[in-house]
Amino acid sequence: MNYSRQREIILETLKANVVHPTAEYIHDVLKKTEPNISLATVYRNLNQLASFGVIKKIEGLEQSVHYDHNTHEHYHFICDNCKKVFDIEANVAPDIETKTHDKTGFLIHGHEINFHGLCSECQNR
Amino acid sequence: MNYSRQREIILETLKANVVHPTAEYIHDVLKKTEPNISLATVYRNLNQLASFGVIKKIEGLEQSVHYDHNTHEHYHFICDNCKKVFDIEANVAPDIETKTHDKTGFLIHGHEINFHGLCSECQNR
DNA sequence: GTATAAAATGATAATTGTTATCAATTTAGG
DNA sequence: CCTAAATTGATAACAATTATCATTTTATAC
Repeated sequence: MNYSRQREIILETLKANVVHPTAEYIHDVLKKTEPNISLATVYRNLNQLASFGVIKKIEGLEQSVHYDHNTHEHYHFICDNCKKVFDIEANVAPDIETKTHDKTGFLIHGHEINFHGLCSECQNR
Repeated sequence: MNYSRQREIILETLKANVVHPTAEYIHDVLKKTEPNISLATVYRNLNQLASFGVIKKIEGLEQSVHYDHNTHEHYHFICDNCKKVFDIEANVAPDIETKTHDKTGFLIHGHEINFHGLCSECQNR
């Protein structure tokens, strides 16, 4: 992977966002300082970074893919109301892969968990 | 929800399939006996059945949505090799919603878990 | 039964998110 | 600096899904 300024600022933008932005969102942010950056470049670099394990894709939330610079194992919570995506770092499902392997015989390479409901802020309304 | 023959055969087809088919797949199957059935009708009815809780959508597996007539809580395993979707009925994550609520304060309405890896058949190759 | 309003259909256009293509530019070494 | 490989921007293409709309079906009231 060669150096590229675009890839650098895409990764920076992803890290600067607490939320888990989509490619479209990152593109919108970057257009302000880098008016010529192409949406294809954003998609390409996010996918490349993900394939190298530098970032992670979060799929299955809405219609579009979100990206996450936090690559250690954690889960996601999406608020039904404000649609924000939150990290869940707590180990709420201990040994889930071992248990699942033992009960099914499947060889498990990974898993993901998505919760939905109301975030703290949206509950207070 | 009024009666419709198309909806009936769509649901039948979904139930007859052990795998968790996509709308496209159901449409392909139905075209053999019902050549005029429209893909839009299939999508419309699957979404309607899902919104009434008769079936469930499985999102986040690949690019397209899969449908499931099994509506009680269970998880999914997708084989990285053959791409088949399997049910996991075992309770591999006890009290996960309560635990997550206690640790985060989020009000949790639901969660889903997807595993991926190699199914038994694909391991033996 | 027939009239009527609501629901559903089929055909297809439109939309959305994403990937492919390709000529031009940039990068990393020799 | 030269060259090959990597990357870019622009845009066409694509795939999955939804919207539109005229026509047909369904449920119900007379």
